[in-house]
Amino acid sequence: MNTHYQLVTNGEELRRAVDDLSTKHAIGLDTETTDLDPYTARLRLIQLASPEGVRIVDLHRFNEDVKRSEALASLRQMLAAPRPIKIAHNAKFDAKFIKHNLGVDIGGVFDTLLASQLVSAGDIEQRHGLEAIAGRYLNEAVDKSERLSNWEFELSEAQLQYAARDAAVLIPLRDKLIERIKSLDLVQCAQLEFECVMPVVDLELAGFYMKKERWLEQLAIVEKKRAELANELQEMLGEGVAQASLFGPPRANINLDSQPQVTEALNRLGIPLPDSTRNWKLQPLAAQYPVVAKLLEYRTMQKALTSYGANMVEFINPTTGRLHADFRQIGAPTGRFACTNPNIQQVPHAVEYRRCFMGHPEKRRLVIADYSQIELRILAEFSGDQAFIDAFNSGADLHRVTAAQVFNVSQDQVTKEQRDFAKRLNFGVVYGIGAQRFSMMTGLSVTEAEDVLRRYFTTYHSLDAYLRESANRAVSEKQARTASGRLVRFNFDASDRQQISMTQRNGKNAPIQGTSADILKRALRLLRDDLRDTSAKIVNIIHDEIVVEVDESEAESIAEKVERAMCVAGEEYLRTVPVKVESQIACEWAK
DNA sequence: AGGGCGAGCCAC
DNA sequence: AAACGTGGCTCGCCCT
Repeated sequence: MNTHYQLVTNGEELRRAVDDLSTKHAIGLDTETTDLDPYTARLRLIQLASPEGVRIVDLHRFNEDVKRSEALASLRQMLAAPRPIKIAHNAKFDAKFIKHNLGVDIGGVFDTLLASQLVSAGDIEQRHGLEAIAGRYLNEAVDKSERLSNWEFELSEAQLQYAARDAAVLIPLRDKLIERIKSLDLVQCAQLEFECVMPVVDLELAGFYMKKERWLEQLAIVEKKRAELANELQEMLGEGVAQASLFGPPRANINLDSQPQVTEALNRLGIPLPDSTRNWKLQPLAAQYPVVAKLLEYRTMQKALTSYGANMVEFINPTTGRLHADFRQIGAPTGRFACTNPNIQQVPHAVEYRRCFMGHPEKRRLVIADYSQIELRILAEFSGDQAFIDAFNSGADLHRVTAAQVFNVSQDQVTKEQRDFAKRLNFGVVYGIGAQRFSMMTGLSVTEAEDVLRRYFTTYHSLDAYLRESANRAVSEKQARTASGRLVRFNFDASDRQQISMTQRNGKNAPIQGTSADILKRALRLLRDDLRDTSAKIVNIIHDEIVVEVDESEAESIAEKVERAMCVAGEEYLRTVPVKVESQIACEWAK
């Protein structure tokens, strides 16, 4: 099927196109670029679709045109305005290129990717490419074969057809998605997601500065340590092996990263192995067998080296010198973000790693703000449990209060061990923990663990009732909702008891985790206004934490703004429980 | 050679 | 009897 399009190659044509498009309620927006990174690739085409047809703006074709700057100004104005609504598939991508090349934010975003993900409600089986959802909602085939073609030079008719079609299909697609969003009662949640697109664009364009030299220094230390450990380990595992060489001690000469080979070597030494060589299973043996302790130490180094090693440096952008990670806005079914290339949501807490992440230039500071126990506060709100709510309202330390109840002592008698115990208990409950797992985690017998949980839920009685109801509803309704109305569906085999219990745990956890994601996204939206015209840039988000880079002179005032916006966002969803945000100003991302 | 998968481990 | 949720990354291993 052919799509009607007009190629826009000069300022006058662009001005006329923008005049016409500005009268529409919603337009399709797509871009074609020479590659994926806005800092190194070039923006070639901007396609703008109305129901009447598609305008393809070829930015390479009217560079010298005298009307160019005037026409581009009107294009910018239209893109920035809330109307017409700009419909794009993965709007983040197009908005990044447009912001970097034209210096303008996209106003009034409708993202068909996010909409489709919301409608599917976390079904990871579903595909959400434009091709897939056009097929699903419109019964139309969209040929993506030109997507990766060369957009540098003279464009073929097939390329222009493809470009036009991609933009045109967005208009009927939005109509179908709106129907589904309304019938599933997802309007508020969709709004939340769409308003989060530009903050994520800014986050990715800003990037996070990682001091390369410092990272490499740290790496060299770990590498040396790892090599030593590997050597010692080969010797220790090699005892009992026939001497391979006339010189030096016998060596195992095995791949230390291979489970089967390590298992075999440990067996040869007569060590009674558990059913796996997982660290936590080996841990109890470490005190008795030095070789096991050595193995665990080696693994720590190996992990540090491979997951947080030289590969990290490869991600530093040659143009900006910073890490521009890829944030997937709906990364998890619960609505949480996921992050890749690299995943800067999982940088180890150890100060050696965190201190490599800094403001840049080095006069800049980091404002590190995180929600205090946000998931437990959400649980308190949802359950309406008075003891839980009181603990938060009184400003008391919840883990201490819990410990006092569980161990039947007064709050000031609670020891550090008891508080840590209560902390693990509180967090376990959020995830729907059972006595079995809890006993394994704490070293208690199952009977003792059951007893502790019983006492816990006697103290927080409504919490028990709420969690049971959540679990049951997940099974009976096969879905759950977060505070923004986000839908999470559960697909499970009702004849499989393991799947049922998993659904029960998911039913307890998903609304809590998902509401936490709602709150963070709302905070990002609020911060977009509050940080405008300041030196502040959000450089990382980690589920309940926001890291902002800012000029030193503004650090204090920005820290206050960030705290306030995060609290306001939280309190939009939590009415009976106070929201607490803790922030600090630092040169490095270490606390 | 390269994809898929599970184990292991990092974050929240 | 009951195995705490969400991700990503890297590795070895197995398959085609």
